[in-house]
Amino acid sequence: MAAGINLKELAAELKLAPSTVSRALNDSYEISEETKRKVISMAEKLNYQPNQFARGLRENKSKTIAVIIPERINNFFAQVMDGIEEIAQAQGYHLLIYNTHEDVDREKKIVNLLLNGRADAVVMSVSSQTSDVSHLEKLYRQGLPLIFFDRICSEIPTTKFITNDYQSAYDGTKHLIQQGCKKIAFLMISKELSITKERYRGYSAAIKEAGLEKEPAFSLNCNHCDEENIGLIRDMLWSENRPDGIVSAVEKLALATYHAVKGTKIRIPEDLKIISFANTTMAGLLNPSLTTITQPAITIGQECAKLLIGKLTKPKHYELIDQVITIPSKIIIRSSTVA
Amino acid sequence: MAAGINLKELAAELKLAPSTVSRALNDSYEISEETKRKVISMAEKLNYQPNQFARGLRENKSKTIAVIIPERINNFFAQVMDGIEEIAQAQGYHLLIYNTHEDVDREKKIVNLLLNGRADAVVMSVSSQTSDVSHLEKLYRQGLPLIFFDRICSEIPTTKFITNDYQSAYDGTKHLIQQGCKKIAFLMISKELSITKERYRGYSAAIKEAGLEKEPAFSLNCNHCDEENIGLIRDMLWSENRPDGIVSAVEKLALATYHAVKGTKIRIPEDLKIISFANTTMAGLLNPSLTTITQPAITIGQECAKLLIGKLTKPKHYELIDQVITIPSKIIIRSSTVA
DNA sequence: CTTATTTTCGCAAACGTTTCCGTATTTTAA
DNA sequence: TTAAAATACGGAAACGTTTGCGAAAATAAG
Repeated sequence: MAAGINLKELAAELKLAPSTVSRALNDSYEISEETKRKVISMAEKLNYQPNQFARGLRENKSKTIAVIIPERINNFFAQVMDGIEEIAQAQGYHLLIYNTHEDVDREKKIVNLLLNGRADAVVMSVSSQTSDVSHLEKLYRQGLPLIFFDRICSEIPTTKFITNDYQSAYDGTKHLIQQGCKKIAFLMISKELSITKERYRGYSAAIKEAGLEKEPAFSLNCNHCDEENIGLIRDMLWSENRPDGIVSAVEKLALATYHAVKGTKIRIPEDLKIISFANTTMAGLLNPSLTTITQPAITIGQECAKLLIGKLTKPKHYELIDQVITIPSKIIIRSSTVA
Repeated sequence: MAAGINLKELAAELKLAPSTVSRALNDSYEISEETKRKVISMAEKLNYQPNQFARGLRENKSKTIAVIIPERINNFFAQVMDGIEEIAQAQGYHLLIYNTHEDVDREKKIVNLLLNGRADAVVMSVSSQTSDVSHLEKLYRQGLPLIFFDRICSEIPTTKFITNDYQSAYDGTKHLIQQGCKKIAFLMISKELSITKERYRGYSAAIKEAGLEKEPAFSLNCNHCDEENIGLIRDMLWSENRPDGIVSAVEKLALATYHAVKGTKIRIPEDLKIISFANTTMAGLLNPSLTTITQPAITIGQECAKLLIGKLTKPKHYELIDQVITIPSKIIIRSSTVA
């Protein structure tokens, strides 16, 4: 362990007191310019790196933000993380990242781990299983700045960032209707999720406005096993009264649909049109290319980080008030919805 | 700040000394079972969370592993991280994750940030720009356990995990040859990368063995701008002497190829067969489905974490010796290579 | 019953910073 | 010329934990 030099040793080398060296390095006004120069150059020469534990213990700050996501193999969340990291890195913050794998028990454990000062703030998107939010309330009550994005938790009075789920789903559904769809199904994971509810509302509104029937079997609640989902979708597509359009609330269900129709006589878009919330760059390369509702993932991440770091560094100027900030998605029309 | 209770307060509540409480919580043999029970139940009741700064300062351990990757929007790296996290979480380790965005300057800054004890170990895949490795040597000399995966740095005498790049590229190229390809191109990012070199060696060996010509223009060195890459590939495909097969060293270049041929009269696989190193789950849904060399990403991540945590917890039993451990890839043949 | 041993616990130091406070020196003001 | 103020630095405490050492109480041995 070639452990680096510490402040005391550095001070001894300079024949100065540790307090003086500390102040010099922190650019205190009570240290002369000359001394500062000497200290800084010696620190560089000896490659002095301040111990973050000691500093953290003293200051009670970790310069670290925890990010909790339900899934990593997912372009949306990956882009959000890139957005967060961009801002965080520029401000000298580090990122602890946790994947709950859509498992609320894991989510609880992770949240508990964050109660000891390891992170200065938390930004998260809840798992699809999360209905009891007591662990999140505990985190909030601890006083840790906490914000949600995408899959938000309305019970916690803090700032949340989402996209215009209702409007996008409404517009997307309307697009299918304009393309001639009469029987439109809605694919979702967990009904409990905020995004599911909002997107379903948008879908329902468009259906109702067009005077179309709303078949109960067309609201398909899927899970997290791809194989099962493909089976569920296949069952629906082979039923007596099969849909001619699909609005998918998440990317993976659109892909499951592609798998489901593969090798069958059902053709997209002729027999079945499909639009999906999705952030994959491969949408244009699918067969046929997939019409998507693309979320502003990077922007969401950036905004989360800006607000959080603002709150951490200038608590007077930033407040995590109980509000939902909406950043609109873009609908990109491709071949899966136009014949 | 409803900061939690600390050890001293907990001890006062129990009318015990802090040292006793500490030992009780750490299951020391010198504390009676009865006292341990009391302490533990009171700690739970008051939701005591040990301060990690104090502990880290005392023990000089952070229980944190830093992961440095060159790209986040990439299924391979996402899967590796999932693998690392699975093992790490089970052992109580946290993950600091950094994305270099293929930028060696960013890589250097990040590596420098890790010199102060923020992480107990580092696992990384170098950026495609990394040729000067002095920053990595400094990290290594600090005594921080360091291992590489996929894009390794051979200059550092530590353990590295890779897939069988040479053999997979050889087999993949041979597969194209068996399918009748005579003029096979190789698509790569940065020539400096370990994986590029190995995969190119495998490709070359197969070409040579089959007695095929090795056109210089068929070794296409791309960069990180998708648009440019599509242009480069398009130029190659429209040239006089165009290839009838492509081996792509990375997923993104295979996708760029799909984009390049889109809307042209070149058909895959009739006019052009393509195989690529790739870990996307969408390979089967592309048009046509893409033959892939799929890397054991999750396993690689798990093995990295197992070794690293082993080294951290039982230094006597684990050694980070200078070796390269190879975990084989799987070739999955799909429509892009069979007519 | 005395002595030796074990069990159980408390005291205090240490980890490396930052910062409150005090002090010696220099500069400014009267 | 003297008092006041500004400047530049040192000493020491504090952050919350773990652990070496010592000591009291309980038990075992003689």
